[in-house]
Amino acid sequence: MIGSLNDEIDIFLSSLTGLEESSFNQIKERYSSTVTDDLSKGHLTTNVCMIAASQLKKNPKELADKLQRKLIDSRKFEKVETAGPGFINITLKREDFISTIDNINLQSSNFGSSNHGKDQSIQIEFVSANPTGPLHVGHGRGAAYGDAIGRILKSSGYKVQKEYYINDAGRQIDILTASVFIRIYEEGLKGYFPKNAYKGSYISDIAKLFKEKHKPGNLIDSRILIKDLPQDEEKEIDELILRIKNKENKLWIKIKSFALSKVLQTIRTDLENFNVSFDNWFSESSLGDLNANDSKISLAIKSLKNKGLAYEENGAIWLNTIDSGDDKNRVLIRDDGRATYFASDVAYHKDKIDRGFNKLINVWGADHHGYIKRIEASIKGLGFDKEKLDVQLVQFANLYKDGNKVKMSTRSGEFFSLSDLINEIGTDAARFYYLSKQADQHLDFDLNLAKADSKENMFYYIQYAHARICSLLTKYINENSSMPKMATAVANGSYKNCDKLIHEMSKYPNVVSRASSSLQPHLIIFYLKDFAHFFHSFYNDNQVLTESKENIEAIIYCLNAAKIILSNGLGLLGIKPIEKM
RNA sequence: GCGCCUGUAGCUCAGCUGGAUAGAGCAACUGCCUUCUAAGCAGUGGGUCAGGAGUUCGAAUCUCUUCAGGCGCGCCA
Repeated sequence: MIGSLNDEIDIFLSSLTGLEESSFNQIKERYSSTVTDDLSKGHLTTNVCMIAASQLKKNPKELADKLQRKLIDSRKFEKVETAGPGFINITLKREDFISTIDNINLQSSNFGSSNHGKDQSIQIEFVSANPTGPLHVGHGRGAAYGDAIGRILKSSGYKVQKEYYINDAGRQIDILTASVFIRIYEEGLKGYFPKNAYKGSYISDIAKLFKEKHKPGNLIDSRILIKDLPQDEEKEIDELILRIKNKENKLWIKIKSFALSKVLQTIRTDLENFNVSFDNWFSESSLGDLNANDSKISLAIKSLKNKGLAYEENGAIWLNTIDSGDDKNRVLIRDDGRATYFASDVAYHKDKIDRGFNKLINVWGADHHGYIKRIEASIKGLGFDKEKLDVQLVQFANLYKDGNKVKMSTRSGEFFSLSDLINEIGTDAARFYYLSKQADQHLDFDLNLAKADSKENMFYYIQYAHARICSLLTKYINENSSMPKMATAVANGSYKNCDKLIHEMSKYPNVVSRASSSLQPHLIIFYLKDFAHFFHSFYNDNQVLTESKENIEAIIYCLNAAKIILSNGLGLLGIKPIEKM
């Protein structure tokens, strides 16, 4: 119905004298017709007169009066009123007003989806946690967010690919391998354990599995490996890694791939349990080696060199990122010939762009924001539009249990893992709380609240509405064997108690489209909370099943639509609606 | 020092490309279960939207500035 209103408005605009085409287009661009906040303002409202007035330097109220007359003459609406500083409020004809519930019931699980992103492909890269241990609570937020915007964009018609970037080529993996190595040989090494190695119990588990499967023999000389290691904890572990690689190279490679696959398996399982799926897992190591001339990483750097953006200084290769707004240039290849993490990332982003996506979304932890400029610079340097890349920052979540902050650190092994969280409150409640606040804001995740039985707990408040509807529908079906096909009593206006609910439902498509264009799933959560409130209020005021047969039929038809709204909204967040509680 | 983010009720937060009297939950106080799920509903009180200036018919929203808080600034990943 908004489309039909806008058509009338456009006709009105083009009938205005003294309106140039450029300002006509500007007005068209800027004005908006929306569903009103509440029924006291009618069903639809438009601010076009205020927008047009500022362009034309005319009185908005006079314009509104003119438009009002036009709209009344069109006979398309029940009532047209001017209000406030120049709003036009529209009351729809009854049949148009209730068309919303017909649409919802008809489109069912497709209601709210659109083809806004038709023929556009978006790639979302998220989580991408280093494969050095299980996912912790901090990763959960990025996982929930990336997955949710994936679902939302998909429902808006975009072709979406979700990707996990596996950092399997850096020093962190060496430390992981060394940690497992030490655990395998801990007896021979008399309990020695480097200060900077991973201490989590999963390391010992992996070591144990390795021993069972590969039955490794004794080391050639275990003591020499740990003799006179440097005191400094960073140097100690680096030296240890070097020694193991030299002395036990075959074993090293074997343990490395074993540990990596075990950790990745854990991560995949955690994500699966969290209802997060990826379409593609991309390994950093697949970018190849700097020594190979045709590897992706070599080619990317060569391309930057050819463009004169990468240069040599002090024995290292640098990328000029200052010209793109960074505060200093960055090293791609160290003076000892090893590539930096940044170099891999440049090659990785080149690869992603080469794959032909219209847009790339990176979901990063907020601590990486200093990194955005240089990655944009590299994209620009490679000859791509930096607008193609959209970095969404996700702030860390602090976890509170019984009023105390829960500490997190992968290194020390003292952390609350994502799977702990899932065990504690369940996948759906966890996803819900992660998404309940704008992603780039700090989130205090209160475990006690997430389990609470009160309205403060939005998750159950919304689910409760769904469960209550399901219960009513079940009762209805048991007595009538089939669902009603229309809402006659609501349509002819003899029963109006559902009107608020219907009006609220008509806002849903707009909410989804806003969530989609702003990449903010929390908008859906807050809408659902408001919607649940409208339902609970209705439920308290109306003893549904004691109404007349005709009214019951109409109400059930409306409530089925309400159920679809709740279920679709939760679905976009990757949450299953609860049928009974 | 530079960069990014934030400041809305006692607390936790919503607030749409600027729009109509600034919203919700919690906490406080009042009511509502012999009837479909009380994890619910209805009501009362509570605000200089951090301060100041500007743009505008109109500012919590945009711009500038001051103050306060958080984070980031490696040839780490």
